Amino acid sequence: MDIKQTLTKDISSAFSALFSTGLEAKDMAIQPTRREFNGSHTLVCFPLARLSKKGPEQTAEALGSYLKENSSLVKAYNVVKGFLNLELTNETWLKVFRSIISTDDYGQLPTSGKEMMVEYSSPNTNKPLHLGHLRNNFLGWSVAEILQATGHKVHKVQIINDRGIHICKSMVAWLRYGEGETPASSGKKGDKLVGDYYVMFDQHYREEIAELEAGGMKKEVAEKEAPILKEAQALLLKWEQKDPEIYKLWEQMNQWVYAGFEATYEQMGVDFDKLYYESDTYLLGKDEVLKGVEEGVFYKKEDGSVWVDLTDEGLDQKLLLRADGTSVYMTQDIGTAILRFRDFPGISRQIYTVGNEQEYHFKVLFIILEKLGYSWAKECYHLSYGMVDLPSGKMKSREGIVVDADDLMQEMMDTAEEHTKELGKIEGLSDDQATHLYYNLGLGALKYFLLKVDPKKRMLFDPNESIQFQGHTGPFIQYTHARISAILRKSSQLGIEPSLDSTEGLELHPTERDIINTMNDFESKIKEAAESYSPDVIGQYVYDLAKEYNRFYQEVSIFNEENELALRFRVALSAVTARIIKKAMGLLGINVPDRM
RNA sequence: GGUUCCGUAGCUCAACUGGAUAGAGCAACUGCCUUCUAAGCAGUAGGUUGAAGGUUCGAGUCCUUCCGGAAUCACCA
Repeated sequence: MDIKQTLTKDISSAFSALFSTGLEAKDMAIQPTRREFNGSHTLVCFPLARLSKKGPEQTAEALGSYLKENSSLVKAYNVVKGFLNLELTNETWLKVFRSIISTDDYGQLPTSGKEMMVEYSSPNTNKPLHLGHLRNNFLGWSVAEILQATGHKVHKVQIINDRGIHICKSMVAWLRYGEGETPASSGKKGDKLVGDYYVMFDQHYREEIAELEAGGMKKEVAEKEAPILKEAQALLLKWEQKDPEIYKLWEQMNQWVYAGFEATYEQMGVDFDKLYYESDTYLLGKDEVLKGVEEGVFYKKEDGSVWVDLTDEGLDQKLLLRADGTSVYMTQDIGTAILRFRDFPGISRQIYTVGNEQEYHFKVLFIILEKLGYSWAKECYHLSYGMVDLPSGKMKSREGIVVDADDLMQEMMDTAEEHTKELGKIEGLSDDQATHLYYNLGLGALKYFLLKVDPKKRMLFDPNESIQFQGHTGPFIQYTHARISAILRKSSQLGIEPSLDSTEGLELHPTERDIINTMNDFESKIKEAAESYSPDVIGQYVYDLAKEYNRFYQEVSIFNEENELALRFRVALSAVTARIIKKAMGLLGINVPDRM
């Protein structure tokens, strides 16, 4: 049953009975009662005064007294200024709890019939994944899970930016300086190896610019004329012409990167239903752009480059094809979007999980798609999230100021191991179990840290202040689950059934009511998280639930309880709490252990 | 310079979309393990929500101006 809905109905009829005028749900502000007052639900009566033609306090008083007499939910009320605080009956809470416990897979909403696509990750293949990618992957993956929980069919995809000038830079450096190095020959992870050459390219590029400048060339010219850059551009051209040798090298280096990425994804615990490769989609994009030229949507300059004029939309002119005919980022994104809607004609939403530095890009992309006549363009949504900053500012992969994803995950696991051993909690665990636990705790701490913040906001990561395992963290919530698991183990040993066959005369403890109240919010929180694409809503929610459970755990004894009914109820309450924690954390991609 | 976003406790983040005395965690301090896991619980202290105006019963939230910061405006991705 839905408390709020029933309450709304009761208030509405109370209002018309008392003031002989209707009150609609949208005019009612029901909010949680603040901790310092009695009650669980609060009706804000200031806006009602206008309709009741009484003062807010009198209105609240009249409503409260009427509800107490006539609503089956309301046990007591109190009025503080214009706020009507309502206390609900035990039976109401038990009813709510009974309905939750008997709902299979509570937190999974009925199917909506809608189909959506979520893109995330989408790295370039010229450098390894870093902390920013972790936020991206965890966010996109979690949003996909949350959408699934609200009943949508979801496709998780990514576009692998496997072609373009960036990968050519790594290739040039490898050709020049690599001496045939391979992951096998050097023992380096493939993505790391290719990334090293990207950095190397940049170093030599800078050196060449400096040399040219020393020779009297202007900086801007030097930046364009540096031989190593010219080489990279030539390579890109050759690649687009499918030069066999270049193509082979390109495939080779990408394979190294993919192998490296795969290991990283595995560790991150993210997956994809379908991969798109830029090398497969850019030609389609190119065709579309050329078609657009014929239709007069785009225009060609004298040098052969293709542009779109968006000055009518208050934007600029934007390049779609270079003078030498090679594609830019926008070109392939046009192709990719079209291909996706061809592959999945049923999708009603295409979500791009990409950093907010690309807001302009997506604005332009969506306008272009609309100009090209695709009606689904309006279903495209840029899930724009804030950057992860270091104390020194923005991460710069070219300058090596990055937090590497693999390293960070490893550090988290090491820290988890340290903490666990310090606390003496590895007794009775096999090596395998222990390793597994460190993984779950380390990744749990990391994921929770990155997901608990509103995605739209920029966030700070200080590598020197390692991620906590206490307080508002993943491990705190995991710990709560492990605690409950211990209780459930014991209760099953004792043969206690968590049943609710009879709850006659069962008086709930305030902490128990709080827990049920919070449990009752779960599904609306999932909806809220889905509508705003914000896993942090779930993160905050599950933290609150764990916090409330721990309060209960501290104040109320389970196995010393003499009343059989109360004992069984508490075991049941614990079991359901654990279930919700597991489900909610699962939506964030975090595993919860049974012991820790 | 144009556009967009942000500014909340020493630090990292919340605040139910305009509602009560702005909440958590970390750091600091005080209690609580002979009792279901102390990675926990309870408490103390910490704030003129960047500043000034305005809108109204009521503003961290909406409007205006100012200050400070970020992103973007590429034949980069």
